[in-house]
Amino acid sequence: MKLKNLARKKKHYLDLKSEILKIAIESVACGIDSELSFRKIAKQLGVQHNSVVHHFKSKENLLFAIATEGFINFSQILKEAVLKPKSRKAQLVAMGTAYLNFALKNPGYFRAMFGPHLSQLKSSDPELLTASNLAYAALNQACRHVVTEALPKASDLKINKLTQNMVLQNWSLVHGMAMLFIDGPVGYHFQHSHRIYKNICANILKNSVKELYSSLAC
Amino acid sequence: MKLKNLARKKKHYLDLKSEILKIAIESVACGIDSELSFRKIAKQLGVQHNSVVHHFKSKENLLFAIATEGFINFSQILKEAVLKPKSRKAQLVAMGTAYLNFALKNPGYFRAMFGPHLSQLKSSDPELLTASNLAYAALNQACRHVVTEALPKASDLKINKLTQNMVLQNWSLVHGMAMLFIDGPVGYHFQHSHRIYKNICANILKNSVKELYSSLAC
DNA sequence: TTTATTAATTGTACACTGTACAATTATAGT
DNA sequence: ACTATAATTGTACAGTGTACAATTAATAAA
Repeated sequence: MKLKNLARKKKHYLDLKSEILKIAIESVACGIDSELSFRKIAKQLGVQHNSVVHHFKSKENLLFAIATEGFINFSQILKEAVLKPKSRKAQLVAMGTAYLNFALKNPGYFRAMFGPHLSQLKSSDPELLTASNLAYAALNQACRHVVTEALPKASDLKINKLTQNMVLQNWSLVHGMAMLFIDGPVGYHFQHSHRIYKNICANILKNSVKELYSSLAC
Repeated sequence: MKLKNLARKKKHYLDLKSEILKIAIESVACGIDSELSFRKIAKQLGVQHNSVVHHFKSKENLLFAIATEGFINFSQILKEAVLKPKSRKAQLVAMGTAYLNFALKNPGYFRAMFGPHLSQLKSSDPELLTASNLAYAALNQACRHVVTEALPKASDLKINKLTQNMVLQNWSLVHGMAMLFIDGPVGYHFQHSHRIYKNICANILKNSVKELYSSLAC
């Protein structure tokens, strides 16, 4: 009887919170129409709107929760992308293409993760912060591997600096490719399909990494 | 007397519309708190809120107007950046740094110009479209100059393709740098000031253009 | 088991928002 | 001067997020 009560409560609590998040993510992921609201979610779940407010105290927090979920998936994908290729360069390229693929496939997630004013407020949500750090760590590690492979005898300080530069360059390149296609006018100026766009970007990324690598050797 | 009436009307009409836009831009440009609303603008101007609605029929249109204004300034800056340097490569680099400078200096403009769902709807606002095309044309031309300088004998088709690739690479790189700093977690991971960040980015951009140029020669 | 505490849900209210439409006022052209 | 047109106002409506007390369900303690 106690177990039953416990189960019922657990069901209520967990289900509602996770179902709210689930709906919110679905509603946001589809893209275009991101006018998600507490009240609509509540209506969709057949509960009072205050109920959903209760679990995510503010709308900001709900967005943070979406972004956190996004970063967790994202970092997982980035880590997996590295597993197949053997060379460090190829790993970095694979990670970049995975980055782009994720963005094109989940523009809603991506906007929630990198949307305006998110980074400034991130420090107020430790879960989001750690999730975001997971993704960053993956990228940083991949770049560090490339650098240490190219310059095995370099000092830590030099490696750190070169790694940081490499992170910034690759991250910017891929992030820009993603953002310009998702929200930017690239889809208008280059009238490519996702597939073709991804191919073009993959080539650019590959060349960029290659040239960056060879410039390290100097 | 007629002139007076005309002046008075002109004053009313032009002043209100442009002052609304001015306030909206100021309100958005400062960044962080972009919760601009018709009613707040109206209160700030001492008019009824319906009055400001009248000039920009919907909030979307107001955002379009802001973005249009942004693209006009932006394209002007990009074009001016090209004037000083003599070499084609240096011109492209200068344009890239101007791009980044603009973004860091006017994050609000930048968000309005490249914000979510803007490109999909842009076709409904011809003014915004042409303003945006001005900026794109500037970047495209700079890249084309670099390509034709490197490969003077290439066919138009090849030049077009190479130009497009170059546009995409440079645009993505610079756009990513801008976005990651404005809204992304770069400000968190790399704790640099604007000045230092811009220096680092300038170096990356310079190297990227250089390498891209030398790879064209092959 | 009964009771007390705590968490989840509801009810109600408030201050906002954008949008719509009729009424009013000021301006422009004839 | 008169009329047609544009700018402004007044009022209303359906949403929104947030806040707080009231109510209900679930847990822990007696």
